[in-house]
Amino acid sequence: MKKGRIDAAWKGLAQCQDCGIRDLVLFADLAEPDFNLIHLPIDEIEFDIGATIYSEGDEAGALFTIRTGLAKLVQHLPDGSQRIVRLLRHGATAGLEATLGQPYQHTAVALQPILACRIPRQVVERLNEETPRLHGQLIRRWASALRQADDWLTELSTGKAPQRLARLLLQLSDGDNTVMLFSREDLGSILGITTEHASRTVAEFRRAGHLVEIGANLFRCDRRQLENVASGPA
Amino acid sequence: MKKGRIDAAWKGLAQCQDCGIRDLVLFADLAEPDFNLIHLPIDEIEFDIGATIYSEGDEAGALFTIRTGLAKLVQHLPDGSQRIVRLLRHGATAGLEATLGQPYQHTAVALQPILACRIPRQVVERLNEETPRLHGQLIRRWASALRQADDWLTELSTGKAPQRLARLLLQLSDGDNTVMLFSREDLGSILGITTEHASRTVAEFRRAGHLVEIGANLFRCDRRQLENVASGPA
DNA sequence: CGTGAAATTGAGCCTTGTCAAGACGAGTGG
DNA sequence: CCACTCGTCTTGACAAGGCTCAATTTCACG
Repeated sequence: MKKGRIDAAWKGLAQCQDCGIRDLVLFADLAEPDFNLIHLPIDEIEFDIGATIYSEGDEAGALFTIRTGLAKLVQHLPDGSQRIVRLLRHGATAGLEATLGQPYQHTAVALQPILACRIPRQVVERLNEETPRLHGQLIRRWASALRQADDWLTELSTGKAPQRLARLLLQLSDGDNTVMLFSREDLGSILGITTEHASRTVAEFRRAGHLVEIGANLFRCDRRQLENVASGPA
Repeated sequence: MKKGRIDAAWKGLAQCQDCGIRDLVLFADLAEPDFNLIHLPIDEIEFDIGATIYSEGDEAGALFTIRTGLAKLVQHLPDGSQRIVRLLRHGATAGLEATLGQPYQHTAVALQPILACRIPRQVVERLNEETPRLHGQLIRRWASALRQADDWLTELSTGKAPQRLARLLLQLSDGDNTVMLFSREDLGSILGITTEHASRTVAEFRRAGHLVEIGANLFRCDRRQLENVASGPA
């Protein structure tokens, strides 16, 4: 974590009606008049890599829509150990707990530079009372988070390290076959293995040709081979 | 799984207004007139140990409220491996996916004899359209499932086997210090370890006095010691 | 009693964690 | 522009943990 570095910057007020990714986000189903119910500013905020969006245990005053970039949700145990329980991308919502009046359950940190919209809790509450069009999206977001959590457990916390890594890479390279990898520490925290072991497993994949480095932590991956590793017991 | 055994039995129609655990369940917030919106029968069904409540991939025609007993939600991977992703108890709702029109994402199986209410999907849809009083409970259930999923990952899939087992026992013995343990296979599938290793770890706990068997798979546990194991690196 | 499923236990091997040393790279200050 | 520094990544050697396979034992049930 870099010292005095400013790592979050206000970028302006969001114009939700004109949102470029409107059909992806929480407000997808709102009708024009609904936007008049928004009586608090929705800020656009930029987060540098490593910047904290919110912290576990803090009072949840807002939820965030991730417009660009990648965030991790980290959960801590009393004994200090920690796990990354979810990754949030383009269109995802962070801090849904806010709508329940509960404190944040995770710490959200930017893994890639993030542009996010900060939606005050009261805005969601108001919309939720006045228009049914938000309900569907909220439910859908809870459901998709839950599905991701369950898959995370069965895919990334089950089997041997190479299998888990292969499955993660397949998830991340969805569509394009290129993956921007994170720090080995984060990799370990996702897969439930140590930093060193994560490093070794990546190295192993490179030697085997499953991964080819084409930039700083940027890899091209061979889906075919990864699928073999992911399912095969080897 | 026992062969021709009948393992699910219809027990009658539920009288939701008079439900003995009404304040725990999905319909907790409904008002009297809301019950008139229920135009399909809500069955009470009993499931024997090992009986399947619903199966992964099936069309989700109903959701279930667990009145008594304990159920496991199992998720399978293409390669055949499986994990138990959640346990459902007294008051919990199984098959929330039904409300989204999605197929079941897990297989639900009774770990202890279960009495459940089967709520047809249409009933929830109808109530959801007509009364806002169901929304809150639905959201709360999604949220609590998600929280359980996240905790499951950080507590039961992180650290060494003894730590995981200790944490699980602490969860299960909540309140009372007595735990009805499941098969070693299920135990392994919860903790992400093999059947044999689960067996060994339980045996180890017994030798150490953390657990004392007081019946068939029924144990009294020493919370103090378990908490030590759960946090300590040993 | 027999029988079969589940639990337990042992032995050896493979996987992963641990500790420590070295390599690499980006950013800093001279 | 170079040397220095700090953090991260990598690698090695060894120990510990967990898996596999196989042999018993236990127990519930017919």
